[in-house]
Amino acid sequence: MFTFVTNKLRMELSLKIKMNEKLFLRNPEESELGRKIVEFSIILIHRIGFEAFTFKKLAKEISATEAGVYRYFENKHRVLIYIVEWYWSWQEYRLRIQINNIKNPEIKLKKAIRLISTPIEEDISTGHINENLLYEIVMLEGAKSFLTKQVTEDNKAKLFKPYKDFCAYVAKLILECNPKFKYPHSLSSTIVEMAHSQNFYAKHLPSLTDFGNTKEEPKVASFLEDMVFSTIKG
Amino acid sequence: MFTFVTNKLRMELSLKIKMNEKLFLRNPEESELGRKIVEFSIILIHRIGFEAFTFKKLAKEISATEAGVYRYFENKHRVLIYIVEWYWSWQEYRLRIQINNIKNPEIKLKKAIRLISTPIEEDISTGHINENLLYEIVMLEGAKSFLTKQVTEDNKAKLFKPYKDFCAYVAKLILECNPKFKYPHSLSSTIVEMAHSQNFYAKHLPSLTDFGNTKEEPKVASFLEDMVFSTIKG
DNA sequence: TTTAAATAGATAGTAATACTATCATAAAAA
DNA sequence: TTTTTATGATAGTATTACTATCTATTTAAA
Repeated sequence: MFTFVTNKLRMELSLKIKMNEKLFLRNPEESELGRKIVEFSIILIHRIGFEAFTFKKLAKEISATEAGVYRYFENKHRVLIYIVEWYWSWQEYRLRIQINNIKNPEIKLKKAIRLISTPIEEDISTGHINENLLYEIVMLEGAKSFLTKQVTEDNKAKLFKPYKDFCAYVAKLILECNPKFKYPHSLSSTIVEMAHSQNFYAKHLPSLTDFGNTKEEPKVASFLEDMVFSTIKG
Repeated sequence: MFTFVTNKLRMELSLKIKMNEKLFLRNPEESELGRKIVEFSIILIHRIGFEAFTFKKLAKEISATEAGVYRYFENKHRVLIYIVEWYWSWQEYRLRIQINNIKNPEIKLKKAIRLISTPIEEDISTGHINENLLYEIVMLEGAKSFLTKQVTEDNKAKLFKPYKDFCAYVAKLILECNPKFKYPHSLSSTIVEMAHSQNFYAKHLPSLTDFGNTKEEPKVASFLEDMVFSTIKG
């Protein structure tokens, strides 16, 4: 699922995430053009939004041809699923590292909540993928990957596996805290979705939240923590 | 905000909801063509999904011209906001009726949760609008009304007022139950969003929930109730 | 009652989108 | 060295997302 690749020139370790092959026509990780398509899809979707994003604009951005992009991805919706699901694989990987060696299930769950509800501010960049931009894309466009008429079909093709795996992992952490809790999966998907939604609201529809824009005010993580631990304790 | 109109022929009372004038170019409530546009937008979006929905297809469906539809709405995104916000006005109206005369704040909040998390099964139809289809549209397409790059602009034009008012009303009910609760708005938007999302997951991505498809199994409402009352009690 | 205004239909047209197809060339693998 | 594979270059099509114009009809005002 996760592999490490050493960059020969700079001797950095870079993370390689194996993506579902049904997501693409040609694996974008295996060529310069493919990597550029992913890299600049993220930049361009972040800049102009998914609706305005087209393969023609992307091709122009990377000095390639539209036909060239179509050789990698069937359509822009597949690109969206690709990058969003990459994000969830990456987050699961980060989470597993963070809670490695921790025994206390409550601390583990808290770390999980912090991880997904804290917008990425430091300049992280795994290879060609900019995770800072990716966080904002998941916030604004993430839900569009499954809110479609083809959701059942896409789900059968296992396109959402990383997202569902992430939620299942959090559900497991919830059950570790209280094995008798009745709704681990629903609570898990609630916090995973709300981590991003509440940050989106805070930024764009602040009256839907209790968070100000200043750094001192209560954070999404605190709200979700309170909610989760009250709920699982009953 | 809400007015009643008597249909002269059938002597039924039908609800008229006053919509923000910035949402349309010509008020669709004031003409036969306008009402047909709204009625069949709901039917068509429900049938083929918002992405595939076009004004040309809509015009064909109602034997009108594409140009005719453009005289009412700037674009299909405005139509989506129109019907989704109509839904929230309608739900606030239903909620106010349902909890009218009830004193106990917890019962009021429970009624609110039931209202939004129970898919509409009975054959309700206010005038030309089919609320059963509308519930499903809000579930699948609702979030797309604000998950755009223009969210700030649209919000300034008060296009999302009914949605925000509904959430504010639920937040008030939460505060009535516990005036000291720290996150009434975030909890409110969480349950309002999750009421629809969890029903969507149950239908299309069941592993994200703990609900089966059978009628006997636990319901979204029960999960949200447990979560809300645990949370506000701390 | 005449006149003017508003509404809708019919039709045409345009730029952009979302693709598919073909051919040539360069680079990499057999 | 031959063959495969990847990319570029170019063209073309149906659909989308509009805008514009002209006419017929209905409604409201003078």
